[in-house]
Amino acid sequence: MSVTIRDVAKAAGVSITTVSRAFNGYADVSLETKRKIFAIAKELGYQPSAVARGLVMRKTHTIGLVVEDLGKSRSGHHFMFDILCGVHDRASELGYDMILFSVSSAQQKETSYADLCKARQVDGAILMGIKLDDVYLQDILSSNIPCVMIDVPFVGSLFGSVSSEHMQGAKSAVEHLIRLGHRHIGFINGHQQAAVSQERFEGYRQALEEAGIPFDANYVFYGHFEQADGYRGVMELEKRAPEITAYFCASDLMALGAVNYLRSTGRNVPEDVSVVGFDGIDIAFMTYPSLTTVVQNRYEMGVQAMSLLVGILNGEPGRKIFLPTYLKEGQSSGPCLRMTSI
Amino acid sequence: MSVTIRDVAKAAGVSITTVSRAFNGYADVSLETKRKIFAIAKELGYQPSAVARGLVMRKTHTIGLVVEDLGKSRSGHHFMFDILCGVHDRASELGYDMILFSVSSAQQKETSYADLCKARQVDGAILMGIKLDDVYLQDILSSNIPCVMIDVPFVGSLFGSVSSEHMQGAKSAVEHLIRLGHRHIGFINGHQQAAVSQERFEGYRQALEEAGIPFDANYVFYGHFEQADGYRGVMELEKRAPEITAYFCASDLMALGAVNYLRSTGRNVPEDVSVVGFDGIDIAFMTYPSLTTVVQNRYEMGVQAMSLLVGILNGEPGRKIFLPTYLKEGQSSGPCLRMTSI
DNA sequence: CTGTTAGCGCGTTCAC
DNA sequence: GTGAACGCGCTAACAG
Repeated sequence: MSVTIRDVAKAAGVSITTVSRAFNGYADVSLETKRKIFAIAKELGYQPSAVARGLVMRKTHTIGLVVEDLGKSRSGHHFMFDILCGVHDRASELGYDMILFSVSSAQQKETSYADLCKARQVDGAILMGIKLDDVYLQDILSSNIPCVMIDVPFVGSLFGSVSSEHMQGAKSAVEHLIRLGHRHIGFINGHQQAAVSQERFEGYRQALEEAGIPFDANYVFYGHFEQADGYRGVMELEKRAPEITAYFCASDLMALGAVNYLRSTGRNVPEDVSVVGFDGIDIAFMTYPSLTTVVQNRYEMGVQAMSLLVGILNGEPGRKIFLPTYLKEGQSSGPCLRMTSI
Repeated sequence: MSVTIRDVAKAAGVSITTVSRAFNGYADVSLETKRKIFAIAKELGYQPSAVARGLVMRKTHTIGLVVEDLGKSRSGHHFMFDILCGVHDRASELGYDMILFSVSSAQQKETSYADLCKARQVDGAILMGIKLDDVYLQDILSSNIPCVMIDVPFVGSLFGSVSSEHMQGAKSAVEHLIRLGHRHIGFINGHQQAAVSQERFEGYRQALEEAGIPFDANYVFYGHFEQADGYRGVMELEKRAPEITAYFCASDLMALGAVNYLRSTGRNVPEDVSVVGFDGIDIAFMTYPSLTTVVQNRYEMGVQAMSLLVGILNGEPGRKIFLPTYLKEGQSSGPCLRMTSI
């Protein structure tokens, strides 16, 4: 059906080998024949088969982008798509194609990521949204498939990671609230199976400590990064600690949920209560009030991840890359106006 | 390096063929040997190479998802990712892998979509975000690669399309505004290289006509679906026709831009001016005021597109699929309170 | 039920 | 400069 290297060779009156050499840019083909070959190839609409090439070269020039569960995890959408774009753009710059894997719940999750990658013979993989306690995490790490993980800071000769500076980011957010006069700051964190949650927690803790504010475990709520968790989080923390005047949320979606809850119960943000988010997704700047949030450069994370991966593919050792975050002040945080008993 | 079918055969003391047959579920392998083969295969961590299989079968069980320009078109992100998820989920249900193509501006766009597909030997492709006047559109349609287009209603034996009922959707939005008493309704449309823009325009026109409201070309502005276009759109239309009391926007982002502009100039939505969007992206329901908008089921579009594609791959003829939209009433539209001179 | 043979389309020795 | 031969990992006839 499709035109192969043989068709081109025949039409050009040369051997297969010569066509191959011409296409792979070898110097030892006369300019004459080279031109004839290309002309004929274009005329016939010949495209070298990446499949056949992959078989013989044992390199497919394909990377796998592995995602926890594309379909379900709505919370991650805004976050992951930007990373995906970054990975893809950089990949195509480097001549790689990208194939998307996600172990959806539909496929009873019986095939591991490593198997998917092996079957497809990808040269390497980038993983994101994988939980720390994922069954197959170990599997892929021990499978000697070169890979880069997003937000899971492991390293090895064949794997590296890319992550934002979550601790710094969280710290700067809390410091911002402290500067505004808040001393009772609630923290609506993500679930504990995410490495980022632990790091952000540490940032929260340190900011408090350095300001001489005692840490209170009752001020911390664990959600799943979704809007509803922000809503429930504030509801819950208010019961536990009504003196709280500001909330730091580990995702913008949760921050939006927090704002919604506060508003629905008659409070104004930021006059009565301040809210700060994390991520810097588009939505954060389109709502009213716009969110004060810790912005992560997600696209760049994707780019870096891909760059790191090809580095590893070229023999460089894996490493951890950390990308800076910055605090973008919006309308959702303001001075603490409530008198507290401290 | 990686373990091949030969390793398994050797270890199991059978021929390569037998292993192949066992893995492909042929009945004519004794249960005994079959079990032995699987045991050894698992032990060795054997995964059949999709590459080698693709070469001989001339089917890769891979589809290409082709996107105009992933990196750039921020406007499409909210829209496209949901479709992508739908495509992917359905694809993996059907045993297909998905590889993502986008002709980024970085790659001087010298390779056509068709070439990308040919090179990778994808069985079929799904295209989205492609403009009607795209240079390579013809190319892929005439390349006998089975494909399904999103929102470009072409059909043929090897290609089909999936699209929302844009005309109906637009019509229902405008009818909604008319019911609220508006008679001067501005229309901020998308660019004319999108088929959807033409259909939505038709819906707008029909709704007016059926209500006996004369159509005025001055009431229509063409943007690019982005927030900024909504902003500029209202600014422009107000100059042309200050009597307008409601805007129908061909995307939620533009609707948000419209709301922003109105607010920034001291008007209240919907008290002073009503705004209706299109798409039903998440953001639409998180802002204040939440948008009244025409909701498209984007995930389902992806699912349908993939289902249609495998249909075509199995010999069924291509066809057009239209998915219904529905009007979701939010807070951005309200009764017309302004007296007009008509 | 199982093994043998022959390719799938291409890159790579090694000759000429 | 160019071609013939071999093999990448696998499936599909065709024997037994």
